[in-house]
Amino acid sequence: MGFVSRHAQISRAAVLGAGLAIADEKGLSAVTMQAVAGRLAVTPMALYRHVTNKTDLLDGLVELLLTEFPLPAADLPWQERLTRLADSIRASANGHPGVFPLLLQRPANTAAALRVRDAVHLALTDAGLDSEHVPRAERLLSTAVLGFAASEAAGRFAHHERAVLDADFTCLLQSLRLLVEAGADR
Amino acid sequence: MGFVSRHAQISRAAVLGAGLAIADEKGLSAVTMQAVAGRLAVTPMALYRHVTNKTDLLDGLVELLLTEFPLPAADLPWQERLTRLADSIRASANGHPGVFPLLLQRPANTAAALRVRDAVHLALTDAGLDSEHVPRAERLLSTAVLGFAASEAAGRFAHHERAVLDADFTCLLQSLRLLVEAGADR
DNA sequence: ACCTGAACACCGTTCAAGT
DNA sequence: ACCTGAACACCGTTCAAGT
Repeated sequence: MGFVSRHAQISRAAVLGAGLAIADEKGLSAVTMQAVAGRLAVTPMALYRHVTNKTDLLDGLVELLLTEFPLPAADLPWQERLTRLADSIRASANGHPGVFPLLLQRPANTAAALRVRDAVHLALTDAGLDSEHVPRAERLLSTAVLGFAASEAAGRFAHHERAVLDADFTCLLQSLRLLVEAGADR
Repeated sequence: MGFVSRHAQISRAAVLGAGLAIADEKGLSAVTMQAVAGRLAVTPMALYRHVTNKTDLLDGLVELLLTEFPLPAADLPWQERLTRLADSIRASANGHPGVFPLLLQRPANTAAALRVRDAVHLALTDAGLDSEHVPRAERLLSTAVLGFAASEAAGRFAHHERAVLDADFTCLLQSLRLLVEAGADR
């Protein structure tokens, strides 16, 4: 780990891995083509073989965040599934505070986003929501969780204690569960 | 409008105004010190007399967005006040999609943010919420509205029709109202 | 096919100098 | 007090060239 082979072996995964490591260590602004290349012991121009440009690189980092956690087992109760998913997303945000805020600025229909979305759709269906109401519920629920996680990661609540934010998040999840149950009864 | 006086008259307000105009016209990435200076018919270095650096300039733009709309009259019913506030914030997001997403990445305790926060606090108090529950409710409520508005502004839902997003927002506000009322009954 | 070297048009920011 | 000119250390990206 951190060791770089002599005759640089490069790949898209290696480029994204280096980019994520730099973002985690020094923040998003430190993720430059030159810094990523340097960490791979390669010239900046070498990156363009594996990434079409810097935006593509950042898109790749966001996709990485959305795929690093496992989806909850489908045989768990739906409440449990949604809670674990939300916890995973928050953990991902706090683990990668430099990159996570980008999530709110990209289309919600990328491959990695669909993976999560489908899991939420399934949980909401199992909760008893009409299929016509599921997509909207998923959008609002995901946006609430993402908005909180991104705010926390970006330091919007940096002036609050960690315990306060933990309680905030618990309260958020409980409220969302209540709303889903209310929607299912209708 | 757009006319620039001969012997450049510069001020912080002028700098922020030029920055916001550029962001609205060409996106956040077009907001460079050189572009802002150019619009004011001035050298880039002249800006540093009115803004400590680029971060300070961007902070100023965010503050601008949060102060451009009026707070709802205090004699309106609390539901009406929260709805109008949310509508104003969403309008600000859609009017300044380049800058708005930055809002989620800055501390929530700036002067302009406090102005809005206090209005929400008052509305929640008038709704009958215990004073000890008001701050958390404000945080979650604001984060939900900001998260939705930022997502929409950044194009996260760009693949959905406008009417769908309007209905999403209506649904979000109704859900939040229900939660506040449930919290007040407890 | 993959990487390099040299180059280009930009960035934000400094410093000393003008008025 | 406020603005300018020149300069610096960086950016992302191109193109032709090497292997």
